[in-house]
Amino acid sequence: MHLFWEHGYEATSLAMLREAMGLTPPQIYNAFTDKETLFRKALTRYHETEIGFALEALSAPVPTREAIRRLLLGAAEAYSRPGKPGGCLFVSGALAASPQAQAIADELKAYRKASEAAIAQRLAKGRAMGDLPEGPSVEGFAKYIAGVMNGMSIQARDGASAEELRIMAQTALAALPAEGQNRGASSKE
Amino acid sequence: MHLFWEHGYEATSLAMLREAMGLTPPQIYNAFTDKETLFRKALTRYHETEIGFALEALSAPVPTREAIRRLLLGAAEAYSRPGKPGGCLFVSGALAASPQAQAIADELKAYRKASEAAIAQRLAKGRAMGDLPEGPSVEGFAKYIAGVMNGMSIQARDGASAEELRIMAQTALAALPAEGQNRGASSKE
DNA sequence: AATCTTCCATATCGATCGATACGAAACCTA
DNA sequence: TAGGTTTCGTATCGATCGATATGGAAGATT
Repeated sequence: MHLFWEHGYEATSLAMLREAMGLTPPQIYNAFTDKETLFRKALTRYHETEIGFALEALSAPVPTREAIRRLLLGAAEAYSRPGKPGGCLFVSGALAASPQAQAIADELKAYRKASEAAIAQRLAKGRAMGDLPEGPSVEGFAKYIAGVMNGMSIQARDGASAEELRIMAQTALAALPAEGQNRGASSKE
Repeated sequence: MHLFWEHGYEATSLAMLREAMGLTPPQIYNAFTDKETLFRKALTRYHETEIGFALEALSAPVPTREAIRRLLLGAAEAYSRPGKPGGCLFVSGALAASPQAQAIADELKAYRKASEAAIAQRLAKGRAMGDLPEGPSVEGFAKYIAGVMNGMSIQARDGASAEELRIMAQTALAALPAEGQNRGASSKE
């Protein structure tokens, strides 16, 4: 998982995986069928072990803005954990891919879209509760939040520290209207 | 350039380049030395032809916030041009790379860092002129702006429309204090 | 017109990719 | 303990990677 996280799907060779896992090629293929299946296993594991902060933040019984704050700060921490590759596997795994790896790229894109959809769902709940008073549509906000997280992933990969990512998260949060507060009706920037 | 932009450095094979350019392998190597040099030529061309909006926005004689607004909206447009690959070549070119392509990945990272530095320089000028009153440090703001642009690049690659990217840009802009206006001294979010 | 030089596309290079066939070692059964 | 079976690591598979050697056509020179 760490290798795929660090180098992406295609750039991670079986030789690297073999050395890292201490397995011979037949052992790898007996256990994981092929490279693509192995990558999907790594994706599942990543989802289960590394980004629990997201589900926690979005399902916590707190105001919407606080939920988003936890989401962004959780990302800042998760994307810069010592001993782990920087950024998010869903982004690093295969942003650009060869035609042969299109299926993998599409699957990662689906993960990113699912993350955005989860954010949108939480925002919609907030809006229904009068918790997210103004500004763009729920989808627009969700795309912004998801986009900022993707951007944090790249910044992390470029060496940004946890503290720098936290600052970025807090700055991003300032774009969301504070609770019960009106941001001023600048309908068009 | 479009092929590298779409598939990234490593996933773009010489066979694809050969077909796209209508050249035979020796012609390619006579003209560009090797694949790495060809990619660097494409990078230079991209820098000259596709992202002029950035320099324009940052050097325009306008208030700081307006400069950043033009930068973000310019990115929204540049990252979703019809007939062009989505996103930014500096991001798509090689986010994750094999050890053999580390030099290319490092060069792209340098381009991204240079963009962030250019933003920081513009913000520093603004702050010196009293044009960017409050909030995080200039470096923190710059990392946020650059990060948002990187995030927009990924959203564009995931199919976001120009309009959706514009909304994201405007939402991101809301994180910057309006001119001469105080955002309220919430020192710690 | 005959020869020579220049140029260029095809065919192929060694290396590496993901994936597997095969032979040896270990283990269980009789 | 001998035989049969299973397991597992090495050696190698065909395909493709980036890069280049070679044979033949085109044009210049004598």
